[in-house]
Amino acid sequence: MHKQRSANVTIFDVAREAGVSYSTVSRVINNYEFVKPDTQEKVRAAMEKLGYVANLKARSLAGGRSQVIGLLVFDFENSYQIGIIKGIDDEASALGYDLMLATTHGRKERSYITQLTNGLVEGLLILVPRSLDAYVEDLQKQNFPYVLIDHQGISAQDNTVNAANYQGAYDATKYLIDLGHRRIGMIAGPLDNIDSASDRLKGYEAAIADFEISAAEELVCSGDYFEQIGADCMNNLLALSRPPTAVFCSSDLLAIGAMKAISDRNLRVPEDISIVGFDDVPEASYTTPGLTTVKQPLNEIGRVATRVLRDAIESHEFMPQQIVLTTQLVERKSCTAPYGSVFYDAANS
Amino acid sequence: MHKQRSANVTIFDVAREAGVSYSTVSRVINNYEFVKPDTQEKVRAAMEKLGYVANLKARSLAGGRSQVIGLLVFDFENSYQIGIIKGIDDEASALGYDLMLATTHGRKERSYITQLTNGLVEGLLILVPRSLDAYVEDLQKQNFPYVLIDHQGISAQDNTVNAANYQGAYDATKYLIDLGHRRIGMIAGPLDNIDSASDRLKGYEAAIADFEISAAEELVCSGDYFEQIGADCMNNLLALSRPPTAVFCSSDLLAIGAMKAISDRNLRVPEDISIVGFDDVPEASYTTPGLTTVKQPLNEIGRVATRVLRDAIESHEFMPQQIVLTTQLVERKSCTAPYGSVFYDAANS
DNA sequence: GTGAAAGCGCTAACAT
DNA sequence: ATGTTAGCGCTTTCAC
Repeated sequence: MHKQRSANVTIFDVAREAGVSYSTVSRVINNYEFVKPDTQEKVRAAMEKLGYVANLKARSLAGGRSQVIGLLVFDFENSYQIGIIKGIDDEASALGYDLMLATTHGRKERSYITQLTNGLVEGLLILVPRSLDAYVEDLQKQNFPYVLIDHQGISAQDNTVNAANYQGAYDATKYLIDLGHRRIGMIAGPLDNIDSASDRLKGYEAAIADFEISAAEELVCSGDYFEQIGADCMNNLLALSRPPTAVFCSSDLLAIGAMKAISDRNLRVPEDISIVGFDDVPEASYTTPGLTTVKQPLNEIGRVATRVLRDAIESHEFMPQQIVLTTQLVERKSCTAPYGSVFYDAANS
Repeated sequence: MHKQRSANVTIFDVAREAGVSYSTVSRVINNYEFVKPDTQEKVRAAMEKLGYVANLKARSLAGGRSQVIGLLVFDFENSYQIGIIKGIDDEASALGYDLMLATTHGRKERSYITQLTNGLVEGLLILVPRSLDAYVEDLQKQNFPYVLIDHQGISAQDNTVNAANYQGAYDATKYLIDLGHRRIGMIAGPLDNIDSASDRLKGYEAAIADFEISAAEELVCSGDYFEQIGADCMNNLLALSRPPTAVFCSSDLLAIGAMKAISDRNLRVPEDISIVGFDDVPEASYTTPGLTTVKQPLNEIGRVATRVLRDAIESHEFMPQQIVLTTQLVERKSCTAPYGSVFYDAANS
């Protein structure tokens, strides 16, 4: 059965114990400077003795700080998000903030967000890799602090932090070109509504153009970021009269799907087809062969975003920031020169 | 710069708009029964028109419900936790609760927990796979609703939800025995402080005993649940004068590490050594060969735990519950009969 | 049925 | 340097 919870000790109890008024107690809690050291001492002793712990709700209701930030995520399906969340969690904790986790769940987000911003939370980290909903405009109008992660934003007023999607894709493509590949496909991800995917495609296209490699529309395939699409796209590519000898995939999951499709056809990675992924999620090192991929600094993205949000919350002359973090090519075993590929002649004909 | 946030619309604004007192508004918000339908209508219209959203802090300060539950996790290192968290998130959302995410970060947990329980949160889900800290006793003394996930608890007062660790391990071991293995090793995980690990070991030992297989202390190796230990333990097992022909690993990560160690020695899974894991995290299907493993119903664990917590919070005649969810062996490609193994003769000598 | 009034625990002027 | 007072937005008696 539900028994009564023991009564909480309040600021008032502490005040009586210490023999001061409760506003004095509030002052020492908030490190107000002009409190006599003895008094502070007495108050702290009383707090210690009674096991006082502040009531956050009351505190922030009264106009103080709640020290909690909201983290809005779309879902937990994609493990690259986990890396970012971990970074956020670490940094928030280091900065003295708590985290309120909000998953969109496709519900009526707007009033839900309002609820959060309307009290519980001092700022919002938004990790929703798709087109932004109307609530972001609300936030902007209200000057409510927020930062967009893995999203370009809708205006220069937005705080954003992204990986260098364009450059990372460019580097990956150039890496394949340097290896000797001249016919390079791309499995491009969700081009319709996700910035990162189109930026990566642009990087690929730029490298293709810069090095005067033959481009072809048939070499680019798109869909979402997940494994199944990776396999489907790879099958399309393989069905071409001149299949590519290398494929750059816009995510690791896409790459994993592609590798499965290749091995299902009894072809080999990297001998017949070289594969490069994007993200460097943990799964990338479990594949056979290990996946060469463009590493996003997932953890760092989370940490930086959290710091930006903190600044937006706490600083009075804060200017919006758009931050881009560099990526890095991680070489594992999924790429090699094309000369031994069954597709090599066809590719060069 | 930091502009003023626009003022929130309060219950008071709604009252004026609707031409009623604000206590009436509160009544319709809380679905109090004796409010005239017309009045309700007027109030709802006003709320709609003004875009009113309740202020959770104020509401719960005043004695109402906050509808948020806390989720205490140790860290995000292990992806089996992600599956559980996802289940929690889904169910909480379905039940109308929000989630406050708290990572322990090894900080002074006790006062931190107090802070949560002391206001923000109506109940606590605890996913801390190690020895419980003193705060759990505090919770119990205070009759604060909580449920322990993946932990046996310290008394019959605890609510717990666990996978069938003992039975799952027994089944896995029996599966290996049925395949013909007679010398089966175990990489047992963190035996010192984690219930799940010792339960799995007991399941393994029971199967070994039931089928009168030769047991040997040298065949059991322990450490933590992670990949490196898996590799280290496997190397120890391989260095034995009579290595096992099959190894049951207490986690998938351990199994993945073990498989790496095996392939580093140019031995083959499953031909030379069969491997079974535990958890069925996503990584288990990315390995080559695919990992045969004991599937924990991760999602379901999270969902069930959330429902138990809800009951503990909302029901007045709630009795503590200890729930065990069944596991299931997922066959992939990492096991076979031992007869082709280089260790087969040695194992049977 | 509905309004008035008293807090919930705290912060932030305003006094002194 | 510290006490007094008025809320923050809401729920909940207690009246009428």
